[in-house]
Amino acid sequence: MAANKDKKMVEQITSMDVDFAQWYTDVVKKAELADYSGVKGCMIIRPYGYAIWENIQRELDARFKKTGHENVYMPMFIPESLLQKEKDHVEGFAPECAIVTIGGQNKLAERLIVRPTSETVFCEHFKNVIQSYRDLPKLYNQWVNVVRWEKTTRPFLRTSEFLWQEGHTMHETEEEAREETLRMLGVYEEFYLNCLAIPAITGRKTEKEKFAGAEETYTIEPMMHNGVALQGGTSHYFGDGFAKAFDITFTGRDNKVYYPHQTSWGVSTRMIGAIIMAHGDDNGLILPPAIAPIQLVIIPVAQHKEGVLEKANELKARLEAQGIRVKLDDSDQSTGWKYSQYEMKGVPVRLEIGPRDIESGNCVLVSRVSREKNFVAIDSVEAEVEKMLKFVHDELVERARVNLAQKTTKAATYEEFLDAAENKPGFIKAMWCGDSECEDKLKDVTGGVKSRCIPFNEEHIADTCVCCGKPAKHMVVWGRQY
RNA sequence: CGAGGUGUAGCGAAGGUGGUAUCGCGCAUCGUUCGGGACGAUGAGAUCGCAGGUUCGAGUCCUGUCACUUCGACCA
Repeated sequence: MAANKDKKMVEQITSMDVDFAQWYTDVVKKAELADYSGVKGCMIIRPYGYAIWENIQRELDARFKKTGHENVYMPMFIPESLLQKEKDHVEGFAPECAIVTIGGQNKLAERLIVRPTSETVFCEHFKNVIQSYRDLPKLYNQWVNVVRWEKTTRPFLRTSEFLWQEGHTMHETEEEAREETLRMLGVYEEFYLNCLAIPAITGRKTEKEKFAGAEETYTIEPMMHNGVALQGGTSHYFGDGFAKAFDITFTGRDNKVYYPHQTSWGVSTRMIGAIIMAHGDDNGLILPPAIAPIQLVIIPVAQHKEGVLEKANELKARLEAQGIRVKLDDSDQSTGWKYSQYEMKGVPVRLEIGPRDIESGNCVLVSRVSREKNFVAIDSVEAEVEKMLKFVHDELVERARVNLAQKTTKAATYEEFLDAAENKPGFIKAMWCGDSECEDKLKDVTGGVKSRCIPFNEEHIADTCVCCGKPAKHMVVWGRQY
């Protein structure tokens, strides 16, 4: 019986080491996060997965409001002519647009693009509501779906339709807009660390990797367990490029006409993929407590015996009073089944309560990260649970830090770079001359290693570009991405 | 878009040479269990991805098509 224990527990989930991609898909399905739909690349986000998204939304939305932003809703259809107003923008998005050509029974006079992002619609609106410097800044955000016709899709990481938030702001001065761009990247960074338990690298995208139409793109790049990067969120400074293309002007304090300066920033349901791949293990998902739909699950043992369910309910009420998200599973599944079930779903802490515990005045607490049983006094359960939730968060951060550090290699020379790209999955820190041809070449010879960003805290690794040997301008973090 | 793989019950699979579909899990009911995915009994559940074709007869052979998936290319 005991000999089969470990084997049985991993039976339904492919081991990460055997096949990481399959492991990921297994976790998505077994943790009941999402299901495939009848439309390619479109997924059904199931209640448990959506609850994670709701928690993410709640946390982020509070941060957006606190920094002065207002939520709005823009239409999902964009007239084709509108999208075409900014040249770089349309070139960037045209290949992946879904287009509506028929309304009801009639062919439309103008085709409608299903929004891949909403800069253009916001701009059209900004043109109407911005007249004076008194109308600035405009600090808008929306929580919506967008569609990008991706060729290769994967649940959460890359789907044809996905949910996200897109912040769009307009400012009187360049300084103010640049400040906003970095402020929101900072919000993302803080959220990743404190809510998702993911310490991530932040920095600036190279010219080649910038958003279509942006002057600067800043990014947050979390690393997954297997060393692959994920573009975890972006914040763009647009300058007045869109404002000029859309003829958005305002009268300044000196009664002269100016173009406002613009930003946009977004994170998506892709973050759920990041949580899975940054924290999960062979037993399934591990959720950071801050966004876990269930922070603690109570498993009653021998629940038919007198007093067990009563005690379990009492504990549930006490913990809920502390603001903890609790589920009591009193279904008639076996306890062993329940243990496995909630481990697959990544519930941070489990509480077991049975006749023996009630007699001794204890209960059993098990964290999803250590999976060791701890006997704690029922009297002090609130404090012990709080402590364990904090432990899970801290442990996840620590593990992710170690993973990031272990899977980051410095390369001073071309040979070192190739060796790292070939043999050491993860990030490579290396110097760069600033020429996009070197980016192309490195990507080519390594089969996919691209520049992630120029981090804010650059290190000096060498004097010359790792690729061409010309004087280096920046240190770049390189890596493969999802 | 290129190369491969897979579509049979909710899930996973078996179904040489054509003869009317089988198993495991899950599900339902009842009983016994309950501290790491319990056990027994009974039962429900499938127009074999879809559309054509060959044939007396197609899950099986042929043609087309769709979806999913892996790896690449592409992608902010």
